[in-house]
Amino acid sequence: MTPSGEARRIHGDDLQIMARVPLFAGLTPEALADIAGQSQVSRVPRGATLFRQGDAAKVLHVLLEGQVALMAGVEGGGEQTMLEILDSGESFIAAALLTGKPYLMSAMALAPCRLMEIPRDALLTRLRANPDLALAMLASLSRHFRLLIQEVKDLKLKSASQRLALYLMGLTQRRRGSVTLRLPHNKGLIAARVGVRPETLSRAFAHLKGQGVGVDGQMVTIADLARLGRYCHEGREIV
Amino acid sequence: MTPSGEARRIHGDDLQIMARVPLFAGLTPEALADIAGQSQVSRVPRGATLFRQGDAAKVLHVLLEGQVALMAGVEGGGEQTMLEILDSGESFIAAALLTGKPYLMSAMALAPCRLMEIPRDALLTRLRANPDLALAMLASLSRHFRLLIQEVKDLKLKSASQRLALYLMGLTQRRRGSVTLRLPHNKGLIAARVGVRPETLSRAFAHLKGQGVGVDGQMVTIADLARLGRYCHEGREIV
DNA sequence: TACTTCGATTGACGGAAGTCAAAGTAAAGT
DNA sequence: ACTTTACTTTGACTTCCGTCAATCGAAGTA
Repeated sequence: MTPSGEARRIHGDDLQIMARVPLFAGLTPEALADIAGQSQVSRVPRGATLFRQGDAAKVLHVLLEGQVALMAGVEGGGEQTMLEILDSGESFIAAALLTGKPYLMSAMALAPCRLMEIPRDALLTRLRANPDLALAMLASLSRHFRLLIQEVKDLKLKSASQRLALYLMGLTQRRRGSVTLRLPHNKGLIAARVGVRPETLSRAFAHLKGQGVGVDGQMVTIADLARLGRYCHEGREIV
Repeated sequence: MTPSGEARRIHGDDLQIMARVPLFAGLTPEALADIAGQSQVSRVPRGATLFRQGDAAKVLHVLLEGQVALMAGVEGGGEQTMLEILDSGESFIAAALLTGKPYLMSAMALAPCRLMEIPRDALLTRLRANPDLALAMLASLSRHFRLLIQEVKDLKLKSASQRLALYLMGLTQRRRGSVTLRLPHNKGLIAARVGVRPETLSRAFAHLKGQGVGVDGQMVTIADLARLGRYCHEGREIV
């Protein structure tokens, strides 16, 4: 803890968080402080929109605290899908920033959030100067890329119930035995995440009863994780 | 043309191609030659598999000549989707290479190909040493990332006919008036690309007749590109 | 307690796309 | 030319999921 006033102390905590963000992994404390010095920290309430699909990307957001959903939809209509949920300590995806093109998604705060905003120019300058940062960003982008590839594959090749099962398995580290876990969102959001309507989610949960999945409100019990994992990777025919 | 033997002349041509690959955009001729010097050039016949989903990524492929499909499927079964088609002068996606994890897709040569293979270590070394290369790779990855985002959105929000229309519009630069174009693949491959079965593709083509799209073998005529574009962006209800 | 509201579930129905099977067509080999 | 093969289309049927509507329950409010 630095011998300083309130504003700096908060900044010190933020550096702690930054250091754990994969995007900044391996950076020296000086490099972290340098970037932080160029950035602003802002707070937004639950439900706020950080940016909208079509906006120009001017800053890279880093989620210090809170939770954000990345949504996309057809321009006119209300039809929307959720593409990703970001949690504390994750950076937003820099693709729009790096291509200089408008966002393809909108970002909505699912909880009160504290965000670091790194200006585009500052980031690009430091990417050029600091190979470690560039490599870390390549790694981060690659990781998200692979998540997205997996998402496309799942959308094309798996049923709604299988995608739900995959989502549930993603909520725990364990791969065997049984678990009880709490759903991190209401079911409407989970439905959007899985890529189905809320009604279909209900039916998918009912369907998964046959695979040892029980639901009671927010609580979900999985009797046999290994079995559910097998179910996820079955071809479509064997339901 | 350099005053040299056969092997070197081919290499000189390859440098020309490399210079046009987006991934290497802006690199100095020296940097290009440096990378080329570390790499091998290989040829594969049509139908060959370059790597399989699950393989470890040891080299970055750059497609000097030919065409490659990136496919993914469920492990056991034969169900497959195509995620992307790469053409001459495009680099493969470095995500697997950079994360050090196995490929999520398989690569199949759709035509006889000539490929440059850049070893992983050589690439990583140069990424660290050359910020321009790192930035170019970030840009390339970002571009592919955004294509993929768009793909997820289309899969979730558009009908099969709309996705086919989008695919057709992607085959031409023009956005208005009428065009006649030749399909670059057989319809089975196009079906996989659009994300439907061949039977459904036939029906989607039949459906698009109502939007001024005519098909005769490999030749497709679009009477009014602007109209087809509007059709692509309609909400689902207005079909 | 009663009332409203929102989220979640259930049922009935329809439509889009997959599946299976067959026929038609084009391309390639002999 | 004829056969063989692969590709494409068409038809009948099924399945999954979305839509619409009604119901139910929980949380908050008057």
